[in-house]
Amino acid sequence: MSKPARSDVLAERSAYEAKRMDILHKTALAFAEVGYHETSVGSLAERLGVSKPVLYYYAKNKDDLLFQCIMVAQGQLLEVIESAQRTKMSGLGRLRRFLISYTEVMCGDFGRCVALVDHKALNPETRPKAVQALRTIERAVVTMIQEGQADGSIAPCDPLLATRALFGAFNGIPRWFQRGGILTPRDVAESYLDLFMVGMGRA
Amino acid sequence: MSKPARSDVLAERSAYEAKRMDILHKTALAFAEVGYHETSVGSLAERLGVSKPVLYYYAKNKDDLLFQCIMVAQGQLLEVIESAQRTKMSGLGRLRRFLISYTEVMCGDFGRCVALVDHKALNPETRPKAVQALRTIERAVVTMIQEGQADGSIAPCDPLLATRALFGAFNGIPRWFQRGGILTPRDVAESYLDLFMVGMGRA
DNA sequence: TTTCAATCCTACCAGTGGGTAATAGCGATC
DNA sequence: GATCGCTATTACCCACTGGTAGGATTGAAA
Repeated sequence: MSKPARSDVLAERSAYEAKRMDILHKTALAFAEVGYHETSVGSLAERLGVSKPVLYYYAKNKDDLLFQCIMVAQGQLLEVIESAQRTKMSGLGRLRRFLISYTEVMCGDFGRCVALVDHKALNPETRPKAVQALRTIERAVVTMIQEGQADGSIAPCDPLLATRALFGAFNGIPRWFQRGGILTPRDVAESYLDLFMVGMGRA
Repeated sequence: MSKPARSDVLAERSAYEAKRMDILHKTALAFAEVGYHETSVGSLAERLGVSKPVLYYYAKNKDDLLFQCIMVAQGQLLEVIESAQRTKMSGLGRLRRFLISYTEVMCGDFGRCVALVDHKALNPETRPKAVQALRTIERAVVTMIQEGQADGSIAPCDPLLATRALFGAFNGIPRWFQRGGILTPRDVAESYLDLFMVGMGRA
């Protein structure tokens, strides 16, 4: 977690942090692509071109590797949330804006890691921290919907249920989305939003 | 898979089959609740009150245990599909009817097992069979939507994308749904359907 | 009663995978 | 040049888990 406890943070923190992020990045990719349980620490090290103890130098254990990936993703998501909250738009507008960025994050390597790896893999000790982190994101969306209902841009409905439906649908995207195809994450997000906002029924 | 190769199927098939289903049922529950990788065959046997080799008597290996659970769920889903297809309704009506039953199945023990366990756990040999089985379900929904668009009950949209959005949302339900609460699976499904069909946007 | 098949148990194995001890390079600082 | 702290390596350990061998039990058929 916080290995460097020295005073001159910048010099080595940048090197340490750079390598750490590099490791996490490739780790997230492996976990998302191959699977957490299907990726042994040994094979992961091999994949990264380093030895096994190096991973244990940057992470407490295998769980922690996953946990750190989740934390990186959560950092990205918090930025997205704040960016959406800062904009002066209707609740619906903010929700749209958020979900588009959310999709882009979740189609990235860290996001896919979060979406695709079962959180049950984490230790019963670290798991609460991870789920609470993601719960924060969820709460933000609930309030966005409530604000949208207050300003009339979103129809009356149970905000929590709607949030769960939205996250269910959007979290499913990384399960089939392929980068380099015809559609960008943004395209997918906008199509999904049209479905949710306009509705697909006609009779 | 097919242990009994005898002629008098009925007598022992019923006993064998009954015990097999009992084992599968409790296995699915354990996999869904505890997790596949988090459930060792030993602990599973203990949980069932039998010895380990008994499980290997009814299943080839651990994967096969999961695979058989998936097959049971698929059987239930195929019934639901056919039942929806038989009814004389609009495409939208059939879709509604299907998704409600789908939710009820997916909130059952076998359904939850399918929804919650990552399919990457299966051997690269058995996995294709499982994903193809579920792909069948998906295709049925795609055509339902197309038929709904043809008869005017469903708005024009990309049927495949809409199907994925729907399955994403509905497959997420078992992740938070708790039996014995205020809401029944049907309640949740109908709320979700309202969101999808009517739409939640107002401006 | 003998036999045979089905069912299930105790005891055990081998491989795997997470994790670690001991140590060697190596760059900056004194 | 000696020293110190960070980084990385080799080589190893051992708990656990999936899987199995071989035999006991049981119940029905012959």
